Amino acid sequence: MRPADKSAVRHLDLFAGMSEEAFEALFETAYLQRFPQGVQLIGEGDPADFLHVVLDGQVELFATWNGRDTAITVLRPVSTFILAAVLRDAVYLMSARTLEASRILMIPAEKIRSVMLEDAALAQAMIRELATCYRQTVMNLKNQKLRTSTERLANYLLRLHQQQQQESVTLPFDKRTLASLLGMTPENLSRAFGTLKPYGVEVNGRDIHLTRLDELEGFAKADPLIDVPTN
Amino acid sequence: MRPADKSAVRHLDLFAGMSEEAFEALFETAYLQRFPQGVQLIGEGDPADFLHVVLDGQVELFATWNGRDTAITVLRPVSTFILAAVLRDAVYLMSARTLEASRILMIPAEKIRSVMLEDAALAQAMIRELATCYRQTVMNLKNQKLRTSTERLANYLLRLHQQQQQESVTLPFDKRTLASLLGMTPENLSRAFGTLKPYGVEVNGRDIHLTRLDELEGFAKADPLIDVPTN
DNA sequence: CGGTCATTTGACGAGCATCAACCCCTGTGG
DNA sequence: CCACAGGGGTTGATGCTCGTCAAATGACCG
Repeated sequence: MRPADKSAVRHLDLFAGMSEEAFEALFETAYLQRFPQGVQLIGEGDPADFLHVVLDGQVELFATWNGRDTAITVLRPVSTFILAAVLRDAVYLMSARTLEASRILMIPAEKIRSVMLEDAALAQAMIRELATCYRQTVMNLKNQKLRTSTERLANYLLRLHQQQQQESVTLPFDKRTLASLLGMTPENLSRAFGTLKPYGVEVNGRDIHLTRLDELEGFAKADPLIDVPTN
Repeated sequence: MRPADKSAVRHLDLFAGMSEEAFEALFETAYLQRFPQGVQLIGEGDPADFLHVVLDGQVELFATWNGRDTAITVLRPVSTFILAAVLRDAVYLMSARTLEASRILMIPAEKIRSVMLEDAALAQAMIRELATCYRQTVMNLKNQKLRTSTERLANYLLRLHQQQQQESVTLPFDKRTLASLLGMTPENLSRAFGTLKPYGVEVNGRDIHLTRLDELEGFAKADPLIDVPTN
């Protein structure tokens, strides 16, 4: 690992509070690796050998059952993934693949668990991270159970708009992935965009113009207890 | 709090490893309270003032949006609820109500946060608890996104059977609540039971006979990465 | 016996998936 | 330079899944 990378990692929320010794112990066995687009990093059911941290790029977490699959979330820098499996020394509940070329930091699971017992600051950071992931998943579940697919799309677009702070928002990945994330088929996503046209949603490939924001907001009924602030 | 109760609480996974002083500090301000059936304990959006622990009875966590509501999970003794909100000093994402008369232990959130900083064993127990809740919610989400309602019902019945270890299983709450938990309407639940009749599911009020277990299993396609072991 | 409530049943329509065809853009190879 | 193949996206036709509304049934309780 290059010094610049190491310094960046050192200042991540998750590791910033650690003692120097604990940090060194954790990182003498860590890998920093580049992956091209479309690589599967981990698979559902595999034992959790490494804690992964996305430093650059985009990673999709997805799950499979009976031939179907669905995206659970998409991670952007800087986020860890599947901390819970690492901490519980269990198997992964989700698979991960890169959506674009990415740099991933990999820390041996065993090392995480042992250092966490020694370093209280790391333990506290883990608690914060876990609690955040947990809450986001609850919001995700509420989104799925309480809203129709078109309502989910409308709220997704509004969140995107809030982050990007422009009149024209750009989808961060292809519509296929977006459909899966929102829990619908690509065909249905197309039609949902059509349904939102009267609310000022104009689609141009990945660029979406939101004229008439207020009307869209009226339709979407955004709720801070469902719509995740991050991502 | 009576001595017997205090001893029971002392031996919960969450508190068993704590030092005597830390435990005392935590409990000098805790309440143990009885609630009748049908009482709303906390509401979505309220600030998290107390960590709640179900010692007896049954508590439903549910969420609301735009006039609709849905059950997220049902807690049985002994479980905490909404630890994440307490730890993050945030608002609750879910509401809670008793499904039957219940005894609930309430610990001031501020106390939890401060003691957790001092007592490493408590911090570690929190990490385990949070990781478990997080993983259960991910499974819940996969269940919703990857399965039809009838598939969810079939798998639910098989899990009940596994826990109760009898030919005839008993639903732990009314069908209305079950329908909400499984993400469907009561009417639809009725029909789903009908659909499962050819697979040996015979309904008699809350008692369900599962003749032809193998056929039901063939339909359900249970998966340890979706079907939560507990509850 | 009458009332209330949970559950069931039927009829209907909305939401959504599936399959197939088509469009458009891009990259490839003759 | 053009023909062609491939992939992402859209559109249309069709039917299953599921929610909604209304009414009936049945069980329990006062």
